[in-house]
Amino acid sequence: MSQDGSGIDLETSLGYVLKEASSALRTAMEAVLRPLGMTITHYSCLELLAQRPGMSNSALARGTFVTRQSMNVLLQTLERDGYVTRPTEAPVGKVLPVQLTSRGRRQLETVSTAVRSVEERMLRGMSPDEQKSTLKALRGMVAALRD
Amino acid sequence: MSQDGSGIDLETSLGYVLKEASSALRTAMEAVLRPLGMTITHYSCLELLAQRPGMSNSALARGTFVTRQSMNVLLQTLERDGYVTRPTEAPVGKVLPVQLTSRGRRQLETVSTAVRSVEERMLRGMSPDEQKSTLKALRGMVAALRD
DNA sequence: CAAATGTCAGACTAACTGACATTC
DNA sequence: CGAATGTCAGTTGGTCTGACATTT
Repeated sequence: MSQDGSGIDLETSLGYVLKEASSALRTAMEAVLRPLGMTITHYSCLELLAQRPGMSNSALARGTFVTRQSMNVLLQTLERDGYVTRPTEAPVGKVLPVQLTSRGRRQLETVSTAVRSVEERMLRGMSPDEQKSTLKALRGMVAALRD
Repeated sequence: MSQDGSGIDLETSLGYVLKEASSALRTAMEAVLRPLGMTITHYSCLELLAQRPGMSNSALARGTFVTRQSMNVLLQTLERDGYVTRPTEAPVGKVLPVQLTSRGRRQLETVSTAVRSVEERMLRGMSPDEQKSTLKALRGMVAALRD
């Protein structure tokens, strides 16, 4: 596992397993997204827009847990790349509803496939039962940490 | 859950659960570490040193999956804060063995407790069986993603 | 020499905070 | 008015690559 022949039993340290799992996941996802020119936040944003077309910048920011300023920058790059569109004028108030373009939908398709490959790698070597409990565990974790 | 009353069933998208789990974990850990003036990489570094005193900069870099340049910067701050020490001259070759100070050990203790609190929050509301399978799942994930 | 190490320097990226105008 | 929104601007923090000297 490690080049210098460690074989440390850090697996016994529960907190450490947490950290490892989190960064292994993140690293793996970043690795498959980078060649597609996207970050995890890009992906989150496209996914949210697919589920709820017309979300505003601020709403997307809340949904992906970044500031509205950061989301604004992100939307500008997505717009530049032709993945989303925003009206030049607000139909009502200041809110500019964001829409996926067909190019954006195709990109999301591609990106989702890439993310799914990470999932497959993660689940490979587990029995169907183990897979089921892993996914259940992930959902439980997310729910428990979101309070 | 969300301020604008979404209640999106993104849980159905498997890839999205992955992303959520990863960032929820990371965010939660960062949140408890920040008040202690530490990042996740700081924590990893201290933990590694506790398990294997005298590791070199380059070895620590490999163990935490960053470059040796990045680890060097990190060690400088840990040294400035009195958590680790390095000899001014290499006892052999260029390798400077890093050691936790007693202050460093105390800090690790504090930090570990904080990380454990995240774990408790994550597992709260699960049955002992579910907890067991969650931790097993995490270990399986890490192992599967590290190829 | 080839490989590994420590370290300085510069660059980049993705997020942040601050500030302001606009709209309901 | 107060709250939310969009956006411009500047800043920070963590990491990276490049380069060089040192040592086995």
